[in-house]
Amino acid sequence: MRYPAAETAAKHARILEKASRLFRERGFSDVSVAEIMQATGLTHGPFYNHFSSKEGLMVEAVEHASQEGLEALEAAPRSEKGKRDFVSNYLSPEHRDCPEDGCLLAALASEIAREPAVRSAMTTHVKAMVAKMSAHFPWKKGRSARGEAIRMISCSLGAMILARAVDDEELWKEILKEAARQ
Amino acid sequence: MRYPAAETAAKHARILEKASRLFRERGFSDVSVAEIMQATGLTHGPFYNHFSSKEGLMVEAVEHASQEGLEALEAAPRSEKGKRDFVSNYLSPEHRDCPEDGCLLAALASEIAREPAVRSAMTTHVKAMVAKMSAHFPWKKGRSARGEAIRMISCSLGAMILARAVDDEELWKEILKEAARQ
DNA sequence: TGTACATCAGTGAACGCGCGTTCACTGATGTAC
DNA sequence: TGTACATCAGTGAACGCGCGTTCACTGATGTAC
Repeated sequence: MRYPAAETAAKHARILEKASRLFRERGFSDVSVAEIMQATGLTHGPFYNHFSSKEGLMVEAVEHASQEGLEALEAAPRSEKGKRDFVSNYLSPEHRDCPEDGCLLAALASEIAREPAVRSAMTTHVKAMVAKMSAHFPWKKGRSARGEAIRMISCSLGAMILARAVDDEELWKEILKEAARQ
Repeated sequence: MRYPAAETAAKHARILEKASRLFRERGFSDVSVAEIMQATGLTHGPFYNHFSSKEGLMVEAVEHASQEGLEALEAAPRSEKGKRDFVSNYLSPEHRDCPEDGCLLAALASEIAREPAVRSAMTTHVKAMVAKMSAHFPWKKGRSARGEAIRMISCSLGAMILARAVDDEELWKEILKEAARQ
């Protein structure tokens, strides 16, 4: 049956929202199109009214999560304390335990690298993130702001992935704490 | 037909070797049991003579790669230069482009975190790696060696994952270079 | 040493299953007159 | 404003496919006598 035009756009956004969370929680390949559609309250058929393929959805989900990530950065105070809080929020136990609400790259790292279309969207995101972060926060004089931002992102991302790859609470808390110390 | 006893152990090792490389190259879920067995020159049937399940193979593959990684660390000179070379070897363009020969965690990060049995094997590996690395290389006085080792591992791991998530050569070379500078 | 038989790794067809994707059909909404 | 019809998002059965896993069978090797 035909639906009001406004609902279609809202549904598209809801599919993206649910997909983006499910993908981060369980990975691209372990979440089926049918499951995503069911989570938005539909059957799997009309998926192809919204997206050309599962890969197409993956790309849009990356762009969606990218937008969220950049907005979170914009919202952080442009100060030394703002920077420290941004990092320690990223390296929090809550972020470790809830990948579905957090950093897409930390949650889907290895799968992103293998899917060319997704990797292309991620490239755009990383470029934006490095550029915005190096302009947003204050950095030590004498070193390039880009270099400092890249090191901060690498260290935080690596620590989160390491912390999630480990099931010993004492160890993962140590990892998050030491990485935040930098 | 029955085969000489020595061949059985050799085949087990060869399956592990091939699986470990294929998993790093394309991920746990994108590599089938049949494909692994074909790569070792067998049909998929006898897989279950060697392993109880695909998950069992994944665990053994992690342990196999762990051993390799720890041996590489042991082989590094116990000096400041040895440490720098170890890191810059990890952060080399060759390592970025050949995940199948390299760090298992960088290649399979997100999938490892989601498979409890695999994560348990990885926990053992990370504990060993942190302990050996903090004892192996010289570290700045006044800071805990464990903390320094954890930061070095996090930063290198994060940079490699970031570099692989990006398809722009200039950008990923910048990421590897800046991460090595720390 | 020679023979008869048990062993068991390898073979390859088959299993049930869930996947991404397609498609004929439905029927409330929007539009033309 | 009222009526007739075209639109198109949603439905749900169906498709081909590849997966992990099982299993009856094969036959060279190892072993008992």
